[in-house]
Amino acid sequence: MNEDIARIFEEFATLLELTGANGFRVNAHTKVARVLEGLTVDVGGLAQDDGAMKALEAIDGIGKSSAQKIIEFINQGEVAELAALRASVPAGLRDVMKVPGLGPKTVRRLWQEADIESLGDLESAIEDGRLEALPRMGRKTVDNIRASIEFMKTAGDRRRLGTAMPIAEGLVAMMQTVPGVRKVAYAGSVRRGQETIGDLDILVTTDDPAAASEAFQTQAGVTKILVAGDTKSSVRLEDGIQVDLRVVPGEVWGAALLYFTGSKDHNVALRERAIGRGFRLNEYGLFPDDGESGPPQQRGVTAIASVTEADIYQALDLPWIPPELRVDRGEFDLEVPEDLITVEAIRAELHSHTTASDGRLTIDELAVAARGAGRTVLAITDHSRSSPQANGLDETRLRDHIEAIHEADARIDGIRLLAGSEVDIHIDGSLDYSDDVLAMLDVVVASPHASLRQDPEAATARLCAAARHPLVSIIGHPTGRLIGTRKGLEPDFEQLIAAANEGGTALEINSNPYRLDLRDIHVRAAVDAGCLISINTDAHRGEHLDFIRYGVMTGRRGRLRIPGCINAWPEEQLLEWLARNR
DNA sequence: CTTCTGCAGAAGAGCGTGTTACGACACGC
Repeated sequence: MNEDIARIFEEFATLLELTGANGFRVNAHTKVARVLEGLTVDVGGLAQDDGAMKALEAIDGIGKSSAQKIIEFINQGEVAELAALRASVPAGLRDVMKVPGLGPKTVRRLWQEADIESLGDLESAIEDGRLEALPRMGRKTVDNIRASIEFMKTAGDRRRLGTAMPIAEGLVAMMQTVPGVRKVAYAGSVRRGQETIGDLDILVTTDDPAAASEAFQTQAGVTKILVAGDTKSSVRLEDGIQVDLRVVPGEVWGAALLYFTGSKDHNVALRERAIGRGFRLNEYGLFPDDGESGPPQQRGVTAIASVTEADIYQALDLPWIPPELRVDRGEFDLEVPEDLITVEAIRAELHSHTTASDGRLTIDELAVAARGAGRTVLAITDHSRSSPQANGLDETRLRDHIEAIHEADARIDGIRLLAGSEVDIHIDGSLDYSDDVLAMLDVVVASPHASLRQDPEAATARLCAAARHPLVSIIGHPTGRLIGTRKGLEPDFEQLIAAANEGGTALEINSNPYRLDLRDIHVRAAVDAGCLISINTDAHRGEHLDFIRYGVMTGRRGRLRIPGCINAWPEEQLLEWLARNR
């Protein structure tokens, strides 16, 4: 429900932009959309109460007008004002807005002055020269628009973290080889560990800015140079991803890294905080506010802090905030946990597959791979019988498999092997093996695989039943979503978390970059409620073990601390916990 | 549109780049 309403507010914002509404009004709608996305309670539930208006208005960013719209949507299934806006703006303009380089002002002008109401209209206006005839529309602008439309048709939208991160690392490694370059880092949403990435930001300090820009623009894989300035270059790579390079002076490294890491909301909040303390913050540093206008660094004003991120945070009376926490969800008011989860802290992998079901490696091969990846405990959890597409094990095969795992455990040194199963949670919440069989296992990961379009109430009941089951250790990929392709279950997380706490069950962060399930905001809700979390890779191949970093970043975004993550526990503690109801 | 200060009205982040017209504006981060 929250996501649906968030979409409504995003649409509001777009349409308002196109009708030339006040920019702050537009922003306010966008903000409501973001706030709703970050909420763990379902506003559909809130709006049932008598105090619905109050409850909604109590949420930061939601005022009277937005609260009314939300309630109207929940009760009527639509918002009258939105319907009116839709009617007044041609639907096709929303596609035109998506063309890179075309913003609300231009699109509105195209619409009003050249009757362009769709992408098709725009293309024909380009063809017959009508576009170029407009004021402030030169040949270059028209060429750029044509190219952007072409690009839109071929390139996808956002990339998964697991795609973007290796590209970012490759770019950093490449830039490090350029003569004169001193420091290189990726910033932006990759550094924050966001589940999808729009484009990449690379920062360098160098003795030879020209060489850095040149190397960046001419590197292998560049299909188009979008911007070529002294301090900023922007290119498109083969797969369509856009990469920005910023060349910054070494003495402002921290300010630049802070700025380009974002999030945008975090930056805005930081700048507001700076203003409140008589400073001005920009990507060149934190400056005293001298009351003059114009960039302070250009007027010879000396920065109070700029060299490191920590310096700037400190001058604003804040601890250094890890990038994953820079989401403008109260991070200024919360202590930064010193024991936030890290990849190094992860000792156990508790969800993995072998050739017994749909994995690529044998028990021995996987054990060696996990040991090589630094794990000291490995639970082998092949699929249960209801997943025939994944070659799920029936009870007979499972018994043999358990024996094989225990036998391998006795034989292989340096890693403890546990016999487990990834048991299907049936549509009604029952499990795919009988309790007798489950009791034979060291670890039970219970996961939903089928019927992932269940209505939320049924999904909640289904997952809660599994979470309360005394023999279930972990709920695996709780929603079953696939980023960008499958929405998955939408349970009431408050109830699910409560059920997990009741059953002493951990909720999984599945580290596979297609899943990242639980997602960050739900991890945050679980952590806040004291629920245990398990970060696993769901490895089907050896290299999948490296996915752990994406799960860890998701955990950090949810403020997960080491003691709350069972994979980070000492072996004794983990084994005792796993065996507690057996 | 929302929040904040003070209850009605103001403020809301700040910059580089590109285009088009040679200062101004739009865009995107």
